[in-house]
Amino acid sequence: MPPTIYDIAREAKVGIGTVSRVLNNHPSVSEDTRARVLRVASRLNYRPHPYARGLASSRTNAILAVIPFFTTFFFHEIFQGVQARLRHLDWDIILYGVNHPDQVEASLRHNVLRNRVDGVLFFSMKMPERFAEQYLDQKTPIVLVDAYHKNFDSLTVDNLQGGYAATRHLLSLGHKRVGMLSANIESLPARDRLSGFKQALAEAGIPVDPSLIKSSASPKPDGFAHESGHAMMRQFLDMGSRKPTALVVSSDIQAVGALAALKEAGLRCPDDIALVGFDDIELAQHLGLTTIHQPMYEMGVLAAEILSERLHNPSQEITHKLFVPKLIVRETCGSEVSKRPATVEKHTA
Amino acid sequence: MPPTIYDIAREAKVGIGTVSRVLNNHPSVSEDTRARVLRVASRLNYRPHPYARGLASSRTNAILAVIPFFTTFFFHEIFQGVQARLRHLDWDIILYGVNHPDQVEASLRHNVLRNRVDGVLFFSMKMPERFAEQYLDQKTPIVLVDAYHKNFDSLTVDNLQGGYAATRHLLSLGHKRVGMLSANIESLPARDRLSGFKQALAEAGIPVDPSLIKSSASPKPDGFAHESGHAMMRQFLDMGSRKPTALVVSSDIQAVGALAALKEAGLRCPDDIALVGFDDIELAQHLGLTTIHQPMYEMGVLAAEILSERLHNPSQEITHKLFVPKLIVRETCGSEVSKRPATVEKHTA
DNA sequence: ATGACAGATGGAAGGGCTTCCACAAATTTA
DNA sequence: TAAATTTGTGGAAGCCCTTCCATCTGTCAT
Repeated sequence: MPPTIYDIAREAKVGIGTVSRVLNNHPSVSEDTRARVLRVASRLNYRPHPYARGLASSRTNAILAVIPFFTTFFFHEIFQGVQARLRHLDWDIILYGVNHPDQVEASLRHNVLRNRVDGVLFFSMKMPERFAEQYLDQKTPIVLVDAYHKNFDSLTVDNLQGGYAATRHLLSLGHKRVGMLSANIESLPARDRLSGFKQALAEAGIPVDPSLIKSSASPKPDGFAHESGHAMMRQFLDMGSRKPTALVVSSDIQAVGALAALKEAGLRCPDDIALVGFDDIELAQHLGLTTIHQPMYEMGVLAAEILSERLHNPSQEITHKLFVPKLIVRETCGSEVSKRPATVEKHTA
Repeated sequence: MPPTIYDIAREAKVGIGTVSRVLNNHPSVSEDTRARVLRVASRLNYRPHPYARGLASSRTNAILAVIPFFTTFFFHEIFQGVQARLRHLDWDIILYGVNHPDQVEASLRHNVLRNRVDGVLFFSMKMPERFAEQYLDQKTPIVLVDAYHKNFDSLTVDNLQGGYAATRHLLSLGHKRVGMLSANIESLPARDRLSGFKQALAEAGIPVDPSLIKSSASPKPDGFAHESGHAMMRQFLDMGSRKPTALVVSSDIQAVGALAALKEAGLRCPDDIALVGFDDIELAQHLGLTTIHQPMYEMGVLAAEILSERLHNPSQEITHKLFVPKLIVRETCGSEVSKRPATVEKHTA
């Protein structure tokens, strides 16, 4: 049997209350006693029993991470950030992978309402409105990462800025017929990225050509998929000479599909059609994909921090943190095209 | 306050013992009582408190998953399998990501010895020998996935078979100068894959040409990295006309690096050098990489099953399950080369 | 009718901790 | 010196369950 505080109390010749106080760094313990208790605890190789602790204190030292399993890529890096920050707080992370949006609500109810966890990190999915409403009288903090709801702390990326930056980049390289290959515009990120695209065009005085904007109708992961990129690129290619010379793609994974379609058609990427992706998944680097980087690791770290703060101070005001994504220039836009018009721009500027 | 069994007992006019028995499907409760209790429980929206349960029964309903974070790709699928199997058992998965092998032992001690979890799934890392020894008197079951130790249940892939199959494939396509781009041979999987390679050559009566075998010296993820593939492919290319016409690569991620190196050198993949990868990570599909598929999802499911069985029957004999990996033919080996020799083989057969 | 036994049930004990109240001892204040 | 604090300390109570033992009721064999 593992040692309990009773064992320690006996050996150290103190009461269990004192042992508990020592272990919890309660101030009103004399230095002598504290040292003695710690020595015994260490000698006995004592570990507090987390469940007993949780039961007595109604703190669990665990958080729940609800993540979508259907969009694989996003999460690794964020999660590393989360854990890096959480580890030394000695918190456990209970992972709940969701395969289908319908499972989201069940998972929240199941875990939050059972008081199994002190807090929740909720990733990249739509917070079910019904839950959000009923949740108001709950006290378990929930932090949304890559998701937004007015009632909860959230960390999001400025998708509009991202779409804008991607488009600006293509324009600055001299492209005139810039199109957008978008995910399902039911999805808010997809909509925002598209808005950024349009805004950049507007600023450049280029009218929006609807034939150069295609968006997926797929509901599954809202069109953020390899296949959707492939299919839509095919459509663009079918436009023949009226096809765009450059495309903003609403996610890297779609860009991968688009690249495959290009290759199949015997076309080359920077030369025939230039591409900018979105996300900067690890794969993007391997493929030399120019893209919009989301600071995932940092988001993970900050998410953990915000959750931790709210745990200590539940009444603080709700914060919504917006990250600005960054353009990463690689090969899929080339630079030859850029040379001429870029200097032109400089002249005109 | 959430309702407790006392609330249910009061409302259903039974004792708490009876409530507990109903909730745990204990047989000796009359149908009437059972129904009444369940009705009240459902009306009060009762959820058992997992920590109280854990404390009283010394079962935790949670398992620990120790996974390496430094090799990103492998897990998603395995993990989905694990969760698919575990979810309906109402088990929680506590995730512990390890960034450096040194953390492995700490994580095990921390969690296993605290009785925080009922069992452990341990992925893709070397079980620290010191822990394995000391562990013998422990009762928390540990199942190794993609890892091996004689004292623990394990699920592994037959890497030798995989290397063999990959090599056979290239040979059957008519390649004579087949090389191997290997990860660090400190790593057991890397060694086994290389053995399979050699065995296939031997069977085909082709002497092993040491200049056609290169292995990474990198210790980090044992050379299973993009960069290592790139660097070693450069070395192969520097061999000029003495370079291999086909390569078995010890992981897909290295193959990606190798492909990049080829592209940079202005060479084309199936034509100049054919490649077979290993792992069949999602990316492989996108890139059309011929590779050796490891049945990850199935391994996850089975891992969960084995762990569950051992939980119910701790004394059963240790099992070591070996999965046979499968060749997935895509584009990186071409098929033109194959046509001729394949028929030749048929003639001779 | 009696005893033996199975089927239901109630609830005390106990799991390992935190927290609070009571109290003793040491220290300060008047 | 007495009174009032302050500082440490012990341990009961309680967190919410499971489990076990005791009890009670009915059945069945005798």
